[in-house]
Amino acid sequence: MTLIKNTRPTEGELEILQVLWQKQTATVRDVHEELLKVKEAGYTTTLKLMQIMFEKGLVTRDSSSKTHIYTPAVTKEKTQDLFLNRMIDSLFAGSPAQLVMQALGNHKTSKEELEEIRNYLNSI
Amino acid sequence: MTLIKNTRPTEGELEILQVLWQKQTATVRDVHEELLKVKEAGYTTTLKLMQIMFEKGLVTRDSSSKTHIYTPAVTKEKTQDLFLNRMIDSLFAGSPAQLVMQALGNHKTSKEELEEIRNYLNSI
DNA sequence: ATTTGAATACGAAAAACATCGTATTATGAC
DNA sequence: GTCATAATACGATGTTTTTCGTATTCAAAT
Repeated sequence: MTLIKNTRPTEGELEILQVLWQKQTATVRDVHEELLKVKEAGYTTTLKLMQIMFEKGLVTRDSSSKTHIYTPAVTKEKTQDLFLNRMIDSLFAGSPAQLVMQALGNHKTSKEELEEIRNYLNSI
Repeated sequence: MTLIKNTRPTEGELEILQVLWQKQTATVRDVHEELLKVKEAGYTTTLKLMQIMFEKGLVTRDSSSKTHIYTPAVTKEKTQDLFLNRMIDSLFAGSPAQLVMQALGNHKTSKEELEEIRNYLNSI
């Protein structure tokens, strides 16, 4: 029986997850190349990080061929929730509504987006 | 001359800020006692953290008497924005609306709160 | 004035993360 | 088969954050 520590992805791990969520499937090199568009990093740094993520269960990999193929093992939605919950707890007195209003208030959101949210609200 | 790095409060610093935001003014002991309700911690740990926060400019303190009196130097709102922005960038493709909908979707929000948000939306 | 208790200052260890260099191994081209 | 290339494994180092022990200082009580 494996004990799954509910590990929060770190900063660096999140960056990698984003790439994986987008591509669904990728090699270390794929991910690394994507990261390079956004920041400096050595190849082995990315590799090491992905190995650690594998150990933590954040990704799975097919190692049947030399070049391993990685896929995310956590969904974007679950991860978003993880961080949202943490943030709501630690910064918004446990109230999602407060977070929502603060988010709407300070980031100029377009009319279209506001409309979208309104619709969404009505659908609940 | 002190260079002010725009330091994001760390996890531990956030916990302390929360207490300070609530109390507005507090000694290390006050904060520490509050923290104990929520987690284990040694007194000097809290002290050290608050000293570091002072150096970083996250809090100010009145050290005219032996027992220093601390106050937050960053507002809750600014800090919320800091984290919201970071999160929107790193997990919600830069779209506040996505964050909002995800937050509404997965945390059951009460009718009253939904109504409040609706009103807020209309006021924009 | 002395003692005692609580507060600060400071340094250093421990833990978590990030980064990278080097060694090894597999695979495809020749 | 040999060689060159690219991938993985692994260990070491550096940084940041957390934690705590110890020394020092101040002030109140006696």
